[in-house]
Amino acid sequence: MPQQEPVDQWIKEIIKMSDEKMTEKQLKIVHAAVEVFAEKGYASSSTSEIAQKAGVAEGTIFRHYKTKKELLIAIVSPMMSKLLAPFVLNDFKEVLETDYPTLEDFLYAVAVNRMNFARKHLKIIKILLQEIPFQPMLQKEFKEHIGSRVFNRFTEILEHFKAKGEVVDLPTPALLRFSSTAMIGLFVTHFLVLRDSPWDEEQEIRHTIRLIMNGMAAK
Amino acid sequence: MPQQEPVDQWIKEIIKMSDEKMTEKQLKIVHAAVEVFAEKGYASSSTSEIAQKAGVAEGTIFRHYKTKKELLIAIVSPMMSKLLAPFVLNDFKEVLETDYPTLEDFLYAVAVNRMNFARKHLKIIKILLQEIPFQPMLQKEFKEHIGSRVFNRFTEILEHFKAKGEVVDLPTPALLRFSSTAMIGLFVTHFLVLRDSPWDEEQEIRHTIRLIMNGMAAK
Amino acid sequence: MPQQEPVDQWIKEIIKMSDEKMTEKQLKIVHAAVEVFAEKGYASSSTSEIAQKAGVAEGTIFRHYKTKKELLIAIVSPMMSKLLAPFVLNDFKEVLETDYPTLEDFLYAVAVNRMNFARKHLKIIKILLQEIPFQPMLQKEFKEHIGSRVFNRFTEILEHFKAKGEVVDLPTPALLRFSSTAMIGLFVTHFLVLRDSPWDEEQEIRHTIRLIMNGMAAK
Amino acid sequence: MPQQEPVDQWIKEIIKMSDEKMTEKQLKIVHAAVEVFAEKGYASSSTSEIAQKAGVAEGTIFRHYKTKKELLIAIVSPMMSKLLAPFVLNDFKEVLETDYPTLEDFLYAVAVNRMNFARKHLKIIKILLQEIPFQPMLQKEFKEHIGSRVFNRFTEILEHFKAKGEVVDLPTPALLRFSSTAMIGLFVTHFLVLRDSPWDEEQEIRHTIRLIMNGMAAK
DNA sequence: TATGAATGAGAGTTCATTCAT
DNA sequence: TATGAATGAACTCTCATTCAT
Repeated sequence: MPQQEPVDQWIKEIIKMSDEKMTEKQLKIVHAAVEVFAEKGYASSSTSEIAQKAGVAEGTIFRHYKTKKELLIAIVSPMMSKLLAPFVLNDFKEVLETDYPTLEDFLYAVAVNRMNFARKHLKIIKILLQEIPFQPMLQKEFKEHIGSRVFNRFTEILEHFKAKGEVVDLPTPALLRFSSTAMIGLFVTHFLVLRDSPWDEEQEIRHTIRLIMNGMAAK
Repeated sequence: MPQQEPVDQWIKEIIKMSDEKMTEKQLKIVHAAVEVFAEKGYASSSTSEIAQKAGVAEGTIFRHYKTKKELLIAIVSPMMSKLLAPFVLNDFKEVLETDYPTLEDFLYAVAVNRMNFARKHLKIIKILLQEIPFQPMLQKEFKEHIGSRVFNRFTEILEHFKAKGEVVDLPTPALLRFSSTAMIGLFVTHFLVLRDSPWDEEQEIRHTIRLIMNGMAAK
Repeated sequence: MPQQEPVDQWIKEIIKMSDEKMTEKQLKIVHAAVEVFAEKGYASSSTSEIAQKAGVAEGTIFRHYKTKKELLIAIVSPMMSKLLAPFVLNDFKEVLETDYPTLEDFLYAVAVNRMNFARKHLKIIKILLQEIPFQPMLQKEFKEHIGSRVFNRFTEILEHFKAKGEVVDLPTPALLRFSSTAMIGLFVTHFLVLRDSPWDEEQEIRHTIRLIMNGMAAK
Repeated sequence: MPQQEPVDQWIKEIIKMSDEKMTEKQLKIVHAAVEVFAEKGYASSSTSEIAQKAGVAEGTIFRHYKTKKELLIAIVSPMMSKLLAPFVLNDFKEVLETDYPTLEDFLYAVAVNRMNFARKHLKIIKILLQEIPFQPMLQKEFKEHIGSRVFNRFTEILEHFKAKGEVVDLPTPALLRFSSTAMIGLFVTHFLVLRDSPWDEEQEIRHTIRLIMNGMAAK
């Protein structure tokens, strides 16, 4: 049985939900906006529908967010860092080495943790994915703040295992893309494509990780 | 050296571009619409901008397409079948067996072929991916006409190799998802995420296929 | 039994249908236009719907009628004179005196004749009534060519009977309005309001005429 | 001299103008719409012209009325009930018996009252008449709510007088149509056809009522 | 003569945003 | 702080009319 707790722990320490300081109305606005954005897409959502769903006057939205786009960014931008936060943590590698007997166990713990996180924030993540191509601000944020750090972190780890002779000698970027897209593919197919199909989450994660590990194993 | 020709052949035989019977202006409209939809997203594109870019009166758009949505569907819906057409062909398996010495060669041929296709129709595919979540008609088309047939075809093939003992004994859906998302991940990262990075396509495809094959290989 | 023939006769002599010289397509256009105008009203009808219903290209309509309004006028304007033609005839009074034993018989003959005419051209008459308030050209035509002559003719007749002591001594315009609106009211209620109710036309006309005659009878 | 007051009284008690709760701009919109609809007809009126005439942004119209048609209905639908309200009142017959020495006096009082009402709301009534043929909702309202009740009320009264031997023994529907169309004819010719002619209203009403009474009198 | 693709002005309607209350 | 009436620019779409074929 893999130990889930350590992973959860260091994540919770870092991620502050920052939902504090919001008035009750503001919270209602954000909730309504998430609902509507996720259903219709940002561009096809109207502030009036959001206001109505939030039980708030149209003007109230603009007291809190100068523009509709600012509302979108306020919702979606924190999600990016939260989603990738654990991979950026300084003690990521340390946790890996001290708390988990095998790499597979560690990956399983991380996967379960992120899966639960994604489940909780599914709608916001969907909005995020939808809007990244059209919101330069989000792209910039990803590139500058998060993307590269995650990339570096993973590269580091992969090279560590390559050095140890546990991972096949292919170019690290190829390995990285292979492993991450196979993992992300699992998330996407489950949460976005096959939303209603029943599944045994533990099994599916295990299988995917095994296939990835197998694929990358030094022969 | 893999043989590309046979794959290309049966695809071209099947896919008819059906761009016939279009007036010159209609063609301009479609081209302009693809451009604008891809850049701004369907909902944020205005018919007036499309008309302007096409060098056509706005009314002309609506002579040919009753609504803006109909224009979208007309552009995007044929792409779905064209994109997945080869996987649906009846002689898919036959080609695999007769024309390629190894499975890897076959996969490489298919991958190159689809990659070239995707490169040519990148913008439309991007629009398609963006709009599937919001266009029930596209979802229905995918589910009813194409998705399930592709799924069955792949399942068939994977089980064939499983029976031969060449593929690890994990549940077929897991294998299917793993292999296809790893492959699609290659496409997506190259075409949509890392658009401008230089790369050695042949190499990348080879690596990805090797990692997939390795992952699924019976131990 | 009232004699219908003489009334019919002098009317037919006068009214020329002028549907000659129309090409087949033109006839189809007119028929379709009548249908559409009557159903949706002139302003809400589109030339494209008319063209479609007529099985004709849109441009063809404008070969025959310079504008949509010209089409309307071409349909509706002749109807006005045809509808009121008998009352304008020079030998109207003569027919009355020579061919009918009583005034009531004469009125009955005219009423039946006009009722049959109205039944045949119901839709055009409906269009005419609808458009008179908005088409100055129709108003002008009515005032200048037809209305006043009908008015004079009826005034003449009523004063003739007043002089003979058969009609009550009230102002002729009041008598005229009373008798004509009671008669027109019969038409309108039957054809426009109670379109589908069954009725005994002969009876209804007889009753109405009796009530009018009774109302105007010298005491 | 006929007593006008009682008739006026029970009507005013019933009809509530319900123009309350309207913002100043909304009132301006309604006024402008009545003006434009009456002049050009509903279908030929543009919301932009209405907005301009009302001194209001075009969008403001659609804040208050979701569609142009809703604006029409809001204007025209209450008029129908108000116009026919007195004839539907429960104490209609009572007033007739207690407050007026003769039937003629009563009819005169009602006629004057409705004439004044019509004069005040002439334009709306014109719009109502124009649009009934094209607005199923108005037709339905008329049939279900008002028309049949007025019809029954009048039938009742006419049969009452027939039983008393004061009215000729013809079918009640014929009597009803005769009397009402003669009366309505007076209104229509005065207000809609001969708009600008001078007239002695009291006289004209008296004559018309006398002719109707005369026509229906038992011999 | 007949066609129908093309037009462009203008239609009804939406909507993010402002502002007096 | 919260409201919601008001805005006006921009939207999708319609339509009478033109004109090359």
